[in-house]
Amino acid sequence: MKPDEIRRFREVMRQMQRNLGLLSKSDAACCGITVAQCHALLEVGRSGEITLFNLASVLGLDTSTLSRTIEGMVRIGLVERKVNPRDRRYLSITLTERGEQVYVDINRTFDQFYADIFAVIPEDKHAQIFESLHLLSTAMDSNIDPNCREELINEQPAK
Amino acid sequence: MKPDEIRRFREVMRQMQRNLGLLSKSDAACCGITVAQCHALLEVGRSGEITLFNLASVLGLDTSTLSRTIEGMVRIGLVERKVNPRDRRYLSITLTERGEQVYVDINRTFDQFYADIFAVIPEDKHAQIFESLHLLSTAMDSNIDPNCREELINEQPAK
DNA sequence: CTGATTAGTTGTATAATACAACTAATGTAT
DNA sequence: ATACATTAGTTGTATTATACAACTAATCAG
Repeated sequence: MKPDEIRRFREVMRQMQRNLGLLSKSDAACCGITVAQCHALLEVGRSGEITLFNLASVLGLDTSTLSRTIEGMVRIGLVERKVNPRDRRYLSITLTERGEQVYVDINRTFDQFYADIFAVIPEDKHAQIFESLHLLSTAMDSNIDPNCREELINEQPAK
Repeated sequence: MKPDEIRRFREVMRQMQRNLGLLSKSDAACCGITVAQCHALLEVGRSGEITLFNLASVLGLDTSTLSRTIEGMVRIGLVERKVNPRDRRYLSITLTERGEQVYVDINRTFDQFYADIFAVIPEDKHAQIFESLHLLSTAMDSNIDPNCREELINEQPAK
């Protein structure tokens, strides 16, 4: 791996990250919900039923953040939130009928997005791309750990 | 591309997007700056000199957002902001010495991150991954509303 | 010269987020 | 079984990131 290859690769990843952000944003906007709600919705839909704590874990967010996101979704009628009678600490979060509708809709849009993308890529590359992303994603998962060196900047006297 | 393949692919992309977000965050935190500052810093460093307007275009952000981000960076001594005497509407944004230091440092960290990732991937897959990501990124670019990109950038020496 | 365009700033609003302090429920150990 | 610990979730508070609209100042075009 040569340095300039890494740089080019970083550039591609950065661009892709930006594109993925735009995708979420426009998809959510299309359905009249926020990006955070969109992500939560997809996860609740996928699980069928999930606790707030688990949802926060899956999304990598604090429970306080999720609590408020879900509050908003309850208010606009996307999900239902009820206490689990077996252990009254847990919430059971599920999609309402309307939530289900939006879920299906967003899923369709995302699927279409990727279908469109692969439509403009030669078919004989598809398997390779699939494998590559899988390798990359797996490698990343095992490499993410925030070990900091806290030296560089703290507070610079404003000139 | 079969529906369930697309779903799995989406899942991988989502995970990667999350990992990339974490990466930016921990890198920025390590250097005592915010994520927005980190991205701006990388872009200013890459260009050497850039106007606020062009920087906003490259990053896909509103100039008001960038104006405040740069304000913060000036305050902590990362960049310098001076009026272009040839056209006094333009700012010329450049790295300070300290900004240069942090720029080099962040670049090193990002490079290392990707080097580490590729280190755990069989070498004979590297070229394939490069090609795949390139294909994917290009396909995405042409599928995303090409609202804010290259055509707005007129005058900067690179690197 | 006047009106239009352009770069940047400021006012305001909102989304997304974390951390800390809290409540309520449940588990555990003496 | 009582007291302490742990867990799920909420609320208070603060910060970051962001956009849009209204504005100023500079420059361009007719």
